[in-house]
Amino acid sequence: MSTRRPVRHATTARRTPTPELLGLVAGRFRALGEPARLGILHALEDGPLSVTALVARTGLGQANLSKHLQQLHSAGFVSRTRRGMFVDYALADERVLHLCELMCGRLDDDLAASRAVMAPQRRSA
Amino acid sequence: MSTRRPVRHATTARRTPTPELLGLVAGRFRALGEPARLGILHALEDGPLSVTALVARTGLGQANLSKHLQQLHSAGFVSRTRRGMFVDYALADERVLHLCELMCGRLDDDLAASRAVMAPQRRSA
DNA sequence: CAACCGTATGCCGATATGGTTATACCGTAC
DNA sequence: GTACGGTATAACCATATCGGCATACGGTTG
Repeated sequence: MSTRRPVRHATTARRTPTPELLGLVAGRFRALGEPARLGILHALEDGPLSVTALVARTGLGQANLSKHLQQLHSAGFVSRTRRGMFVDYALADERVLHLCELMCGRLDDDLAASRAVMAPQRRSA
Repeated sequence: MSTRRPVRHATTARRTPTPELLGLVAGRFRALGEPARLGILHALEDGPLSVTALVARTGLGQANLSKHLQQLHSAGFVSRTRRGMFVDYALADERVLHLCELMCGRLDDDLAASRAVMAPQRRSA
């Protein structure tokens, strides 16, 4: 259960990553590089939801949503479980949230920095 | 200078991120969602490099590389510094490496998992 | 069985993106 | 000043992606 894990992994050696590995990693990042998909992940933070529930929660069209879910699933960010006629999607694990938090941290810093540049001597506005 | 920082930030509140925020975060992830750009970041791990040096290091075309660098710079992942006729690019900070490490960790786990599914009872092949 | 509901998929148009070529920009050196 | 090297930008093409519509698939209910 520990989220404490070594940062260096077996197939992820430090030396010159192969083009295939770069492609795989890039594909993962690209799966997160879409506002709609980030919104889906956010909606799933509170627990699993069916496609219909996600339609209501995110405002996306059903077909569109289904395709985004497919991509998130292929990238390993969400799991799918049949429940009767429904299909529940859930966050595969919490690491994706960690990724988003890190990215948001960067964003905050940059926004603060650009704010400081835009108005170096003003108070807040 | 500390890389130790709280995970929750001012403008990154937990409640229903605005579409603008989702777009900003997605843009950051998308900047990493390209093998060529990941290769550039990897090349910069050992220190700053000029565009010409990066051309040699990555094998990308000069114009193409310049555009990728522009995107990485806009996303805040690299810094640019003029040095005579050259322009040196460098990793803006180490957090981007942390992001890649996290993503590679996920990837490793998933590859191991799929390997286990493909050959549940075989030794290694 | 048929009817129905939830989900996935195929097709389409609009738009975005990556890569190449040619060229403009900006320093430096002569 | 001109000539030249390094970098950025513009124009272009090919391809990928998103979103919507229609429809097919799968499971449930009667």
